[in-house]
Amino acid sequence: MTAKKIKNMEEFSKVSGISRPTLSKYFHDPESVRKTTKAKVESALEEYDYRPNIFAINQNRKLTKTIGILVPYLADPFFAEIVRMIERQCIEAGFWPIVFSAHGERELENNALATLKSLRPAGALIAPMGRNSDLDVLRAFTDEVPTVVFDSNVAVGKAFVGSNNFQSIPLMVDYLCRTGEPPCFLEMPPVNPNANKRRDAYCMAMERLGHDPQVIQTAGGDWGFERIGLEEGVRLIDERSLPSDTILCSNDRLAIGLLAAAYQKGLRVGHGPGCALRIAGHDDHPWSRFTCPPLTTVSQDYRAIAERSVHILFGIMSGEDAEEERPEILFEGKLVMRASA
Amino acid sequence: MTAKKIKNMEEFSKVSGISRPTLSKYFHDPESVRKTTKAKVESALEEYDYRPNIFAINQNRKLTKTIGILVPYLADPFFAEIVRMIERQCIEAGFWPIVFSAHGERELENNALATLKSLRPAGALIAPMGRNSDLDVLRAFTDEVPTVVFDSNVAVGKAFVGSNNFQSIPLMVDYLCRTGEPPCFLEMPPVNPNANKRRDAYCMAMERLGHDPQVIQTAGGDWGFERIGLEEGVRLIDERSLPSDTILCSNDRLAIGLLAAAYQKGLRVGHGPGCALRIAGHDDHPWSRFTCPPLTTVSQDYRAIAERSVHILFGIMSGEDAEEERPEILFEGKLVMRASA
DNA sequence: AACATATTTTTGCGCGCGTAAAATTTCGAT
DNA sequence: ATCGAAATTTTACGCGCGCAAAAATATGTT
Repeated sequence: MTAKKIKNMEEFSKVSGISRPTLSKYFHDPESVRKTTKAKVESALEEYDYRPNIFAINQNRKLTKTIGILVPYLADPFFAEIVRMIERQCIEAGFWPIVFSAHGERELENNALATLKSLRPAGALIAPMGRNSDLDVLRAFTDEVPTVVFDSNVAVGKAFVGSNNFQSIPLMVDYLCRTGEPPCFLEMPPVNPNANKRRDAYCMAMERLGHDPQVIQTAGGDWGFERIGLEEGVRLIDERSLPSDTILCSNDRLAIGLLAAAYQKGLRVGHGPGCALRIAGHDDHPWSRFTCPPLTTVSQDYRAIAERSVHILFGIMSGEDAEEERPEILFEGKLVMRASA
Repeated sequence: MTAKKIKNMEEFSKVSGISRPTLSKYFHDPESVRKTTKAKVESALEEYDYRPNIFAINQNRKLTKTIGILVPYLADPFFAEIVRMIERQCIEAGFWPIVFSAHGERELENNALATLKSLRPAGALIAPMGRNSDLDVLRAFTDEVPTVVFDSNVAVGKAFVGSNNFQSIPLMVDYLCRTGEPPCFLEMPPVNPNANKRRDAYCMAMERLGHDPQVIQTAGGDWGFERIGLEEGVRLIDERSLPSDTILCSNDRLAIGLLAAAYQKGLRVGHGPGCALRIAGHDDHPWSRFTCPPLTTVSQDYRAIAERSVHILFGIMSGEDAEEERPEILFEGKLVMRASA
C-alpha cells in the first residue's frame, strides 16, 4: 500500500468509489456485499492504509465483536494454556478476545468485570475465583453479558464447562488403593468449588472402598501453590505426621511442591522398591511430565474444555436460547500413570 | 447503589447536579476538580450506577488511558509473571493495561500489533519474538505508539529494558569452572537476540578462562522448551555425546527438560559425591526452585524489569523526549546457587 | 426486452462524550 | 465587605461510524 493515509470512512468512500453505508456493511461482514463490490473494496484497501475506528464502531453497534476472557490467575499454567486455546478459537471465528486476570484478588476480579462490562462484549468466558469472588458482582455481570463459566462452577452464567471431579478423583483413588497403601489427601483451604468437590469425592471414594479418609489441610491462601506444597511437605515429613505413604494432592502444583519437599528430605518418590513415598496430583499441568519423577496425575482435557466453552458461547450468542436448564458439561479425566505413584 | 441506571453523562449530570463538562473533567482526573465537587460526584456515584462509555471517551480523546502489553508467549512463566507485575503497575497508575500474546507466531504478533495500534494506546510495552518478528511491522508500530521494548532487544522503540547477558552468563561460567568441570552450553536455535548473546557470552567467558567452548545446539523451534530439553537430553545421554558433565542451559525451561532426561536415565544431578551431572539454567523461572534437585541458575530481576519498563514508558508518555539516544537499561543477574550445580 | 429481486446509493439523524469560549459563580485573602 | 483568581456552568460544535428509509441501480430470469 502507498503512503496515503485515510482518515475516516468518508474519505475511504471517496477514493474507493463505494458508498459509506456499503463500506460499513463490508467491514461488518465482507461476505454481505456483492462479490464485485468486495473486490473493489479490497483492491482499494491494498492501495490505501485504512482501518475503521474501533471506538466509533463499538459505540454505535449494539453487538460488538469483543469476547471477554477472565481467569483468576493467568500465571498459573493451567489457565495460561487454556486461555491460549480459547483466544485462538475466538480469533479464528473473527472475534476479538480480550484477556483479564484477577491475579487472585477479589478487587481486581470486580474491576475486570466492570471494565469488561463497559466494553459491551458479545460474550464472555469466565473462570471465577470461587469462594473469593463477589457473587453479586458476578451476577450483575452475567445478567448483562452472555457468559459461559468454566473450570470453577459458580452458579452464574448460561452454562458451565469443566471436569467431573467425582469421576476423576475416584479414578485416582481406585488406582492408588489397588497398587499400594490407600492415599491421604493433601489440600489447600478450598478456594473454589473444585477444591471442595475433590475433597468430597476423595472421601466418598475412600469410604466406598472401606478405608478411612485422611484429609490434610494446609495453611496459606495465596496462589503460590508450589511453595505451600514445599513448606507444608517439609513440615509434615519432619513431624512424621503423614498418615499414609501415599499422598494424593488436590492439584499438580501442590504435588510439585511436595515432590520438592520429599527430595529435600531425601525421600525417594515412586512406586518401585526403595521408594518411601507415592505422590499423585490432579490436572496434568503442562510441566507435570517434566518433574522428577514425572508426576502421576489425572488429566483434564484442556483442549476439549476450551473448544466446548467457546462453542457453547457462540451458540448462546447467536440466539439459541432454547436451553431452559443451565447446561453443565463435565469432561471425564484420564489416568496419567507416570513414575511418581 | 440503588437500582437506578443512568444511561449517559447527560442524565448523570441531572441527578448529580454537576454540569457535564465538569463531570467530564472529573472522570478524566478526579483531582482536577474542587474537593467539594469531587465529593458531590462521588456521593452521586454511590447512589447511581454509572460509568462513562469507554468507546465514546476514547473516540474523542487524542490520548487514551490504554497501555498495550505484548509478549511472545504468555504461557511461558517468565512472561506470565512479568506481565502480572506490569499490569499491576499500570492499574495503580490509573491506566488500562491490555495484554496480547503472539503465541509464538509471527502472524499473531502482527495481528496483535495492528489491533493494538487501532486502539490508539497511550503507550506500549512489548517483548518482540525476535528473529521471527516482522521488523517492518514493528517499526510501523513504534513509529506511532510510544513504546518500550523489554526482554528481547530488537532495535525499535524508545528504550530497552532487560538483562545483561554478558554479565550474567560469565558469572555462571566462572562459578561452574571454579567448582568443577568447565560447562558445555546447551541452546536452542536462537529465536531471539538473547539466545545469541548468551551463546556468545558463554564462548567469550570460556575463552577468557582458557577453555574450549562447547556449544550444543538442539533441534526444534517451537516454544515447548522442556520437551526439547528432555528429548535432546535423552538422546545426548544415550549417545554419550555430552562433551562435559556440566551443562549450562540457555534458559531454565530447557534445563528443566534436561533434569527430567537425567532422571529418566538414572543420572544423579548435583555437585555432591555420587552425582554424574551438573545442570545450570538461566532466568530463575518461578518454578526453578521447586525442581528436583532445585535448579542452580542466574536470576533475572523480574520486578526491576517490570517496574523500570513501566517507569520509563510513563516518562516518555509525559513528554520527556529529552533523550537523544535510545537508552538501554540492563539489569545484572544474580547467581542463585541451589543443588543442581 | 421486460420484469422481479437483490444490492447499492443518497440522505440524514443519532450515539455519548471531548472540548472550546464566554458567562457566571465560588472561594480565599485582604 | 471587596476584589481577583479559580472553578463551574452554559452553549455549541465535532468526532467517526451505525443505521434506517427511500430512491436508484444492477443482476438474473423468462
